[in-house]
Amino acid sequence: MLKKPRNGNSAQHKYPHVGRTVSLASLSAHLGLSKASISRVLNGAPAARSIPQVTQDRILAAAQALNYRPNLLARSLRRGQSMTVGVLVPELSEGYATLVLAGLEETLSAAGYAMMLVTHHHQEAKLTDLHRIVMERAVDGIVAVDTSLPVIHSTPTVTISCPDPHDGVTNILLDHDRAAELALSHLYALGHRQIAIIKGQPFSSDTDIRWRSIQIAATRLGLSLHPKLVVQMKENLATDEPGFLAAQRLLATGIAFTAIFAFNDVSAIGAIRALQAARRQVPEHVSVVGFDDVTLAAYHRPALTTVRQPLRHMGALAAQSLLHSFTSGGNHEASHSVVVEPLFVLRNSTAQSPALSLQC
Amino acid sequence: MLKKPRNGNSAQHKYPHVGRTVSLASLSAHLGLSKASISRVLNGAPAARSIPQVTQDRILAAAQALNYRPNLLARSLRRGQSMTVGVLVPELSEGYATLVLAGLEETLSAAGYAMMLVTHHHQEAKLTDLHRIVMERAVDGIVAVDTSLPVIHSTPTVTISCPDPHDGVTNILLDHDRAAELALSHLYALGHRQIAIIKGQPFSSDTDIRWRSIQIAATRLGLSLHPKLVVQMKENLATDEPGFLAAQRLLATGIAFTAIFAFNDVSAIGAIRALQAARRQVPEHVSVVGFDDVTLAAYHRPALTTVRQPLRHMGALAAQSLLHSFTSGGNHEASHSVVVEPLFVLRNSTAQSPALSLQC
DNA sequence: GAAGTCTGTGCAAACGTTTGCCCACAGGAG
DNA sequence: CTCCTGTGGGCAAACGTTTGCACAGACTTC
Repeated sequence: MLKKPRNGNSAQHKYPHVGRTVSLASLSAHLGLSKASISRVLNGAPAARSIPQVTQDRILAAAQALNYRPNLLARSLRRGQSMTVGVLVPELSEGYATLVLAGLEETLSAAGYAMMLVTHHHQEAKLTDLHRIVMERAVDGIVAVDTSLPVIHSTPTVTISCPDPHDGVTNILLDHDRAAELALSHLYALGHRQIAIIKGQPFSSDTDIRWRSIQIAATRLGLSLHPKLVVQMKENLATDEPGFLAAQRLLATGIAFTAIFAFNDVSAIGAIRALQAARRQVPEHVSVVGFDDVTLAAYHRPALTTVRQPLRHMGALAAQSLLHSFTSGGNHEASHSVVVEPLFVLRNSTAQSPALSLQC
Repeated sequence: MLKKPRNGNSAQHKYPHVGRTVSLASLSAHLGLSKASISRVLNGAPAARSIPQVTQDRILAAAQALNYRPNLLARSLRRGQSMTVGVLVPELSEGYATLVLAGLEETLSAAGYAMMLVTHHHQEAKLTDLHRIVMERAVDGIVAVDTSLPVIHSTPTVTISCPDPHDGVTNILLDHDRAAELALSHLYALGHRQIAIIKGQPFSSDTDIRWRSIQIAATRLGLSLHPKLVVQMKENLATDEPGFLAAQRLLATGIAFTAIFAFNDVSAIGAIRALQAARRQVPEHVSVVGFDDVTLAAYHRPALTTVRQPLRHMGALAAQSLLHSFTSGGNHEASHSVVVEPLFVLRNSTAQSPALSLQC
């Protein structure tokens, strides 16, 4: 950011043209017109209609020639909107957040908005801190991804996969009931009856709702989930280690199971690693279903059978919703939910239950 | 962003406390002190020393009670610095950009800076456009990742993997000579003599320098690269398709080769897909070396032998360099380069040349 | 000829901070 | 008594825009 030298500053004539910000005032002096007229013309304000074309051309030419750039800080301050939205994200890891961001970015930048990005690593302290930072920067809106917000300010907000929806903020979320049903009924159809579940970490926003959906789907299928075959990941790591450890705990129970439904693709990969280390082949001995369908899933061997979450689309929807609330003047409708549908992706990490062939 | 209702607006007493921005003026009215004193105390300005402790406490308490938040737009406008850096990135895809961003974010946010993120998809028009947008937002600095900048403004800038370094901007880049040597000498030691090369797309900033380094390394090893076994990717896609197509072109030449050195991991994966489709096994028939060591590389089967680029670290270095140039007052030293070292990662996509065993 | 409507433009306030400078007063030194 | 040095704090300008209002002249309408 360039700063025009203070008046008393002698640097002014030492470097006559360096650091010279060209502002409306410069243009005004140069053209002999008022800042007001120039601003109006440059912004195509309605009041500029009464300014003759020749003058308008003169202004535009001068702006071009002097390479005038409006200072968006000043504009934002005056207009009361900054054309910027703050994006809160747990971390910049592979897959999840990245895809959502891509969807957000596309839609927002097409509408002329810029993104201010902050991460909080699921740490409560950082979260309130960063939320404050975003607020102070006077963003026009906030998108919180996979984050449970401590408190909602009056800034328009939309959340993605938020576990505890707040009043007046629209929440984009997956149809978890359908997702669980897709995964479990697939395993059921393959003859699996002893299915283990790897739950997400306590801090992950999808954990609870996904687990509820799994229970519902299991009940509908007449499938009983052995309590000891339901383990939860604890570690706050962006690697496959939590899944690896969870699967090890499953194996340590000594209870037989022929399939695992993992919380996400990365933990599914960790689980497969643990199974292979214990000499159980996937999918021959144990089937594994992942979640999300991040890029990794397709390239892993065995390629992961998984439930795709349309992350990019969810980002785009969030952006649209936010943009809509800008134009519609922030009508505080009650908490609104947008539900998106999952897609089942069949690959090679699932197969017929070995228990089934034994029965034959 | 909240806007205080205009004076003539009757909404003011309709909603007495909603939309009320608490500013220095509010505090001033509330405390009976001037905005100046309040500002000085709140900022711990040196001039605040002469203000008695009891008054200071009163001010701090009031700020707390009324939940005062400084408006960073106003502050930035006045101070001439926005505590924000703009980050230009080709796209938000898996791997490359994400890891760099993570490194940037960590260092910048620790120093109190926020990131403004924009993508340009390697499109020239968008690039100048977005560069302009970033400039207008009065960022204190710019980080351009894998981007060839059309023109440098006076804003402090640091580039990561920039092909054409500009004066006065420090460029963080990989030691490509070393990287090429690591990969090629590994293949050479395994007995490979007919090595095919998949070059990067023309728009990718590392393409040329990497290719030069490969030639140097090949010469040093006494290895001759068959011109027809050097193909270049063209497609602007974030998938493995460009690598797939490139490998198909290699196969179509009919010229024998026992190894491929790919431009990056994703294209290596695409190449492996093409080889397998043509009934050539990896690594038994053909060895493949990737580049970057994105997360994908470790999970792919066969796991990729690759050259790791310390992307996260490069991001952190860029941030540090930028922060340094802020404090040291932007001394325009000549174009400065920071070179980081690659790390060879041996996995399962490379093996002894089949030509070698034939010779035995 | 008076009244109204355009046309073309400028003044100045406002957005919320920060900061250079000034002032008033109290107390001590000379 | 005068001079000087803190102490405690306020005034107002400045950052660069945007915009409500005013205004002067020209032209039309009655």
